[in-house]
Amino acid sequence: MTPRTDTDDPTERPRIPLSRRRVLRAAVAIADRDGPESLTMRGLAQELGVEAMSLYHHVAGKEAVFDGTVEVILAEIMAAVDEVDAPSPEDDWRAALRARILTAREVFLRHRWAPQVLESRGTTSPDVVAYLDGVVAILRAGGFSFDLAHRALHVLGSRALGFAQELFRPDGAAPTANDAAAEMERMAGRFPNIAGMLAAAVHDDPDGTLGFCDDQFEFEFALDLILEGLERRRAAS
Amino acid sequence: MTPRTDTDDPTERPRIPLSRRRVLRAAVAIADRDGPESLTMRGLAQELGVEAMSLYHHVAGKEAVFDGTVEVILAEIMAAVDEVDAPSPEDDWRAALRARILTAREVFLRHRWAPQVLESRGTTSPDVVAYLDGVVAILRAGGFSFDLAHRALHVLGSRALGFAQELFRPDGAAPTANDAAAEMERMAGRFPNIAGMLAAAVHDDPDGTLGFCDDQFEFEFALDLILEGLERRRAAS
DNA sequence: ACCTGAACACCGTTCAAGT
DNA sequence: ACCTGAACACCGTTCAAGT
Repeated sequence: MTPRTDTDDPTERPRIPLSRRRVLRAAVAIADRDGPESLTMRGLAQELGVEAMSLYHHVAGKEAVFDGTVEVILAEIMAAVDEVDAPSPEDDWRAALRARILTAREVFLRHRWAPQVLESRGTTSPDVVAYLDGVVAILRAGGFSFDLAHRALHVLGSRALGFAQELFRPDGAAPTANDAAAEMERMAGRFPNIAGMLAAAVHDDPDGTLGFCDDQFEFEFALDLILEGLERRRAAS
Repeated sequence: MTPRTDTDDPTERPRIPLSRRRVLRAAVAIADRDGPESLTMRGLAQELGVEAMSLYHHVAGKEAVFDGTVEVILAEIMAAVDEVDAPSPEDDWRAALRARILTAREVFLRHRWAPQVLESRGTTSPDVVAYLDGVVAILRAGGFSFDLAHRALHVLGSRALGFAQELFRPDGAAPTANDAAAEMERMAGRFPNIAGMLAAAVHDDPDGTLGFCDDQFEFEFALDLILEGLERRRAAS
C-alpha cells in the first residue's frame, strides 16, 4: 500500500500540513472577508479543512491568533515600505516620512478591520516597535533630538501607521436622496453646526459621489498639518 | 397578607424596579471595575440582583448595552463641559476649544475602557454628534468656514473627545530595574532608534516616576501643535 | 509529532410560563 | 407589565485517545 489515501476521490487535495503560518493566513482571509468578529476557532479550522482542536498545536489560543494577524499585517507593511523609493530623510525628512506613512496606509486600506484589532491588543507588538523604529530613524536623520522625536510619535499616534480614529462614521442608512434630505432636516434642529457643515460639503460636491468625506484627502491634510508643526518645532530647537 | 415579602430578612433591600437607566449604570460600574470584556448579560443581571432574562425588557441585547454605556459616558462629558468656564470662543477660540477638550478628557481618564468601546460601535452615536456640534460651534465663532471646520474635525480625530491612539502601551512586565535594563539591552539591538529615545527619556527623568511617557504632557503638546496649525490655516483663509 | 472526538464550562438569546 | 426557569445554539478550551 502506498501512504497516499483517498486516491479514489480526485477532488480531495493532498493534505498540506498545518502550520502557524497557514493558520494565520487563513485568519487574515476570514477577517478580510467577514470581519474579525466572525473569526472563530471552529470556523478557522473549517477553513483549513481540519478540526478546531488541531489549531492548538500551532497557536496558543484565540488571542494568539489575533496577535498573529497583526503580525501578518505588519509584515506586509514592512515589505511595502522597504520597496517604496522616497527622498533620503537627510535631504527631506518630511517627504521621506510622508511616503512611509502613506505606504503603510495602503496596507490598512486593504485590511480595514486591522486597526481595530491592532488597538485591541493589550500590549505593543514588537512588529509595531520595529515599524516605529524606522519612523524615529527618519526623524533623527532629519535633525530631530530623541526628545522631539518622542513628541512626534505621540502627535502622530496611529497616523504614524496610516490610520486615524474616525468618530464620524458613515451611517449606512439613508439609501435614497429623500431619506438623506429627511435626515438632514432632523439634524438641522438638534445639531445646527454639524448640519451647516454637512450642507456646505454637499454644496462643494453636489453629486455626492465622495460621500460626505474624502478620507484620503482628509488624512493627507491632517498629516501635512502635523508634519509642518513638527518641522517648525525642530527648526526652533 | 401584605404584598411585601421577605420581611424576615432585614438585609434584603426593598426591590428597586429595574429600568434602562439602572441597567446602563450597572454596566458602566462593571466596566470601570473589571473592564468591558468582563461585561456579560448574566453578570450584569447578577449585579442587579435579577435574572439575565429580565434585562431584555429594558435593553434590546448586549450590543444595546454597550451603546448605552457610551451614552452614559457622553452624558457625563456634556455635563462636565457645560460647567467649565472658559474664554468666549469669539475672544479666543483656541482657549475655548482647549478647555472643552481637556474637560472631556478628564471623563475618559475616569473610564479608561470607554475609548475602545466607543470605537467599536459601528455607527456614530447621536451623543457624539451633539458633542462635535459644540466643537464646530466654537470653531465657527472663532472665524472658521464650515469647510475648514470640517478639516479640523478630521485633524483632531479622537483628540476632539480627549483621547488619542497610543500605539506604545506600557508593557506591564519588567517589574524590577534589572528586568528593565535587560529589556533595554535587547531593544538596543533590534530597535536602536527607539532604544536611544527611551534612554534619552530615562535620562531626563532618572527616577522614572512618570514611567516612559507623561500622557497628559504629550496630549497637550499634540493638541497645541494641532490648534496652532489650524489657526495658521484659518488666518490664511 | 500531529490530529481528533467527546466533553466541560461558559456565552447570548428565545420561548412559554408564571405573578 | 414585569420577571423567570428551562432550553437552544453557539462559543473557547481541556483531556484522553488515536495514528
